[in-house]
Amino acid sequence: MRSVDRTSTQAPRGRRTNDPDGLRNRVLDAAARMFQRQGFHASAVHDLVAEAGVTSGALHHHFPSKKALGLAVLRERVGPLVLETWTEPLATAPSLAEGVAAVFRLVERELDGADQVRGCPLNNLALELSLADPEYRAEIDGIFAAWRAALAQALIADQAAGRHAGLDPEAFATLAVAAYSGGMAMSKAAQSTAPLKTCAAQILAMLGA
Amino acid sequence: MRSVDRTSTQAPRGRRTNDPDGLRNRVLDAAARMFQRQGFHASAVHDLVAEAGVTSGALHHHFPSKKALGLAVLRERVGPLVLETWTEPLATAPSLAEGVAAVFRLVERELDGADQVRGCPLNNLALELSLADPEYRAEIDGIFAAWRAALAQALIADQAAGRHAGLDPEAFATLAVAAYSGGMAMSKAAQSTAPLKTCAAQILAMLGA
Amino acid sequence: MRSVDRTSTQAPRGRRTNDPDGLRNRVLDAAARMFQRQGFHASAVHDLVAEAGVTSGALHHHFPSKKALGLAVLRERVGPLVLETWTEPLATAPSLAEGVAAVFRLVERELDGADQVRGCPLNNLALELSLADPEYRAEIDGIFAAWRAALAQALIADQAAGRHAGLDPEAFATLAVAAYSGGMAMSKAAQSTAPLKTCAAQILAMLGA
Amino acid sequence: MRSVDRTSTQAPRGRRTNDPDGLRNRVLDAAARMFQRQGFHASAVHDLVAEAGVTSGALHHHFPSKKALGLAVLRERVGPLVLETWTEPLATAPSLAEGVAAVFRLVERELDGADQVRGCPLNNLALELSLADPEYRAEIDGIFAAWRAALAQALIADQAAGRHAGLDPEAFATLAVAAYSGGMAMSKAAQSTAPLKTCAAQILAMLGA
DNA sequence: ACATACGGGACAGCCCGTTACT
DNA sequence: AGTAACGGGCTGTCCCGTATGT
Repeated sequence: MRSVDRTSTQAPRGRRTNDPDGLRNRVLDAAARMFQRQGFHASAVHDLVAEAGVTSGALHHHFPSKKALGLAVLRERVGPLVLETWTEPLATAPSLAEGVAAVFRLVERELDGADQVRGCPLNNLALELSLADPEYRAEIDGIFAAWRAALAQALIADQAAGRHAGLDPEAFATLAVAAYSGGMAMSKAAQSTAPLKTCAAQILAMLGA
Repeated sequence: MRSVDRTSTQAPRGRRTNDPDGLRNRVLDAAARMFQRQGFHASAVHDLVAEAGVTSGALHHHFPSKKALGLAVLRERVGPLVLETWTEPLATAPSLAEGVAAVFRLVERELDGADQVRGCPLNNLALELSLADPEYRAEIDGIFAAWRAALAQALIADQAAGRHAGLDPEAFATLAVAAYSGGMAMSKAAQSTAPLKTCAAQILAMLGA
Repeated sequence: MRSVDRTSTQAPRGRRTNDPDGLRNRVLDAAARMFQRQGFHASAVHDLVAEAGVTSGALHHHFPSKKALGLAVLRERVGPLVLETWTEPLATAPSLAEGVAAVFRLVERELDGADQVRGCPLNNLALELSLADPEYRAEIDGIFAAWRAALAQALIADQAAGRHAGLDPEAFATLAVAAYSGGMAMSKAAQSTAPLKTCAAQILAMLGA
Repeated sequence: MRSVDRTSTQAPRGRRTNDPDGLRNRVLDAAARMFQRQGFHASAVHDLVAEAGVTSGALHHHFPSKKALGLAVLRERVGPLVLETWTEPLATAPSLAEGVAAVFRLVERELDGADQVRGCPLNNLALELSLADPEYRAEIDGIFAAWRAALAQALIADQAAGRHAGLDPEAFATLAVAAYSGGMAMSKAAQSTAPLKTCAAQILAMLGA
């Protein structure tokens, strides 16, 4: 999965602009960015408010609690990001190997262009929140499952075309996601893209690339 | 790496027990446990104090700041745990495959015996603290490096004995650590040992087991 | 005085119902109920809105501020309740003793039928708001005065008929109101009707009943 | 019961004075004063901190929550005040009538000397908190019960000496407390000592004074 | 070495009220 | 008349760290 950062709407200069969706999106974007970089608990709502350019009253109107905001980030930013980055490209790629290679190329290009390795937005939240609340855990587990399913599905399609007969789809998918997540964690700790690139190469090697 | 939990010295009932090392160890054990489960920022010093059965004054006598405590946990608990769990077993195992298999068996047994999947203590802290402070990052990166080195070293020894000629030691080590960390993260999110076990089996399969 | 609770108009399900009086009454009923039970400051406008089944905008359309709502509750709910419960029955009763006895019977029946002793609506607001604002104080004092006047007037009428010559009307009225208010306060604290009933019996005993 | 105000220790000028009891007492005094005047919910912890001359950290050390502070005020200020004002004087007075008269004289003198009628500290809290939490209610009910018991006990002693044979101790005590509480409430609303004085005179009249 | 009291500030959440809009 | 979005500021609570005392 790539970064959660997107070109977010700027906070308008006017005093009062009834634009609920715009405001809500600005908050979600800012929250996703901060949660990925610093983690959930290290991101103060106060700073979030400043970064998103909204007032605390407006934020509370859309997200009654920080937990609600966290869940919304998972549901409306992190989850969709997996779809965009993995599910769709893999579904349209001519083969699993080419699809995975394309995803990794995209991820690596983004990583090289960034000034910092901020880690995988899902994994960052997963480790911090999975045991904090069952609602978080369910959401996170669902996203991981969808991610694995995208890979497994692509492998099954490949196998229907006679490729990779010896691989177990679910097992391969699990390993690939784990290698990505773990490789990104090491890259964050090393502040170097090398570990992730190494993992990517190994996964591609399993597909004979 | 296994869990950071160990049979910690019980807090004595007496009011004032001049036992600096015991107290220090109780604090480190409690901190390692809570950091692994809930993360660093979600663990309040006040709760640590309660869990360790010490007073806040005593804690601050041994660890002047929460950051110092975090570094001490990495240096005196998480780092040594990698040595115990990976470096030593791999160094004495007859082959890499057997060594890795033994480590995974041990880890899986611990996991099956626990009531909860709490994740990898290193990975949990890595994602939360790597970007918070360079000192943290250096410590975490060092532990990851030692972990990879243990695996790479064992593979090199294997290759000297004529096995696994086609594997790149550093690349394999990186993938193995990533698969373990990522698999454990998914297991934490799923609260099921399955994802980690799948990753373990895949890594062992690469070694022809 | 009895309870402020009355069969209030149900909130209609429709989205937009131009029914200014109905809406206003629903708000006043809900506010009177909550103020009596929890007090003024413990009743958040947000909760009032929920209990009355209106929107915050609608509430503020009818009552520009919470203070205005408080005054309206005093003027349009608490004050009239004293009239209904005390002034009118006493004015039409054949004698003071019979009038007071009838009022107390009514009050006790309502109390026995309720699931909770919520206290005297006037006294509850009096202690919380008398010193908060002169407007409140004036309103509250006026209601107390009207209440005492109803009793004093009835005693004077009785004396004109040759009864209770030895009683001072104003003093008796003050004691009766105080006994009722204080007895209800104790009943609220005890969540038992006993203290109020005891006070009622004592007051009636003074009238030779 | 008189006022809850007492000559409280002044906040010392020094930076750090390990005087836990002094600090605790300053907070309790300030809280009792503010609760009596403005009520519980209208008294912000921030203002309390300012009035007591303590820091919010220190306050939180002694009273972890506002509720804990409220309970402590009831237990350590309001309750003892009933003992001081009623129980002890009545126990040592030569007769109930003289005891009650003395208490009322004292109360009236204090009231005349004050710039404001702030109400009965117990009643003020009773109406606001009785239904807010069972712990509050139990505490408040207990204080009311002790107050009534003091009066009933004194009447029983009087009856042993042959006086007031016709009065029911528990009923008289209830009426007296109710008359005091209700009279004080009216005095607060009227900002005049008259209602309370009238009630006091009536109660004394029942004792033949 | 250890315990308790305390400092100051930041935290998430909620308050009441208003403004833009239908 | 009535709705929903929004503004600021305040609430109670809790934070981590230090100073004082034993």
